[in-house]
Amino acid sequence: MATPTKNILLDDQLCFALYTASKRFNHFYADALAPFKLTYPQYITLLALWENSPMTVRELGSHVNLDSGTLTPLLKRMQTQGWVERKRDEDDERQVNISLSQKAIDAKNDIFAHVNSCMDLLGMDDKTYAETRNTVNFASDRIKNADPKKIKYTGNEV
Amino acid sequence: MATPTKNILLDDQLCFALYTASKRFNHFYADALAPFKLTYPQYITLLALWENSPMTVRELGSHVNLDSGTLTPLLKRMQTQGWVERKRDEDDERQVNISLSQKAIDAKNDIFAHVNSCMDLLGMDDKTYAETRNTVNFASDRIKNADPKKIKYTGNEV
DNA sequence: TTCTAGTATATTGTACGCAATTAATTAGGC
DNA sequence: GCCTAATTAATTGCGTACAATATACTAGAA
Repeated sequence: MATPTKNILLDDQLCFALYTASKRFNHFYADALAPFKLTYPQYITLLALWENSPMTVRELGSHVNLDSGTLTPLLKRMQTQGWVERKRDEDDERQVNISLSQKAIDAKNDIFAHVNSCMDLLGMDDKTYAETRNTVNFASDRIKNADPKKIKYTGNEV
Repeated sequence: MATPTKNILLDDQLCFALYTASKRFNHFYADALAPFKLTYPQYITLLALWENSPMTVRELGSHVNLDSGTLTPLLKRMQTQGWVERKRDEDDERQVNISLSQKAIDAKNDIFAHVNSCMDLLGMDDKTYAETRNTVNFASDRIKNADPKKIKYTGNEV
């Protein structure tokens, strides 16, 4: 008799817990950022730029973990809304420099204050919040370093 | 002088940790499920159906946390690939019953075996895995129950 | 200098994810 | 039985995500 295969239940899966939590946070931020007409990926793009502006699309992408296929249209929308400016580099015309607009610089404090108020609703103290984040990041590193392409599929063809 | 606003750094954010981990898991499963030509949302749909089939679109959506706007086209693709069958209910024609195809029933064991092999790459023992999942689910519940719409924005207009 | 390999961004195509709307159907009150 | 409210999917529109490809440009080798 063959070795019995370990069962997989949806609600036991770490991936599903992360997938669900991430979507819920997205929804949370959709409401929290509504006064500013920002989406969550747009917000983290601003977070990265508030820490360091200007950046090239590539540098920005390495911070938020998004490639040009996502960032190019996203940044164009943000440019239309007046959050960022896009300027092709004069020395190296392959690069596009993304910088904060005055509107984004001015709004930073109001956005931080409002988002912080919303975050208070979570009812997580700083220690719990940090521990949760560290736990997630620990798992995240493990996932990042695992490469399922190494596992050859030996079952029946589908 | 106004109260200084607490700073928000991208890499300190729990939301960003979850967002990143979720995307990495998506990539992980894209590779793990490649032999079966399944995407991650299609996989969790199968997981739900393996536990309970048939289900209406609504029931299925309540398990995987997706609405008809996502599920209808996803299920049509899965029907085309031969994973599921879609049949409008005879008693209540508003409902569509989704059931596993024979192919999906037959492939279950091979998929579980291969996914389990890939999961071993994470190098997380059962206890660590469960604790991590529980931590994520704890935060997930907090996020679910927080409603930022309750917080009135009092800053400057954007 | 000219060729070539490499780099940076943009584009294309496919698949989600979800709010809002529509269409079809059912069920409850009278 | 008839009207209305509620329910269930499907559709539409917009915004991600990302692999694969295309395009433009740079820099180094011969």
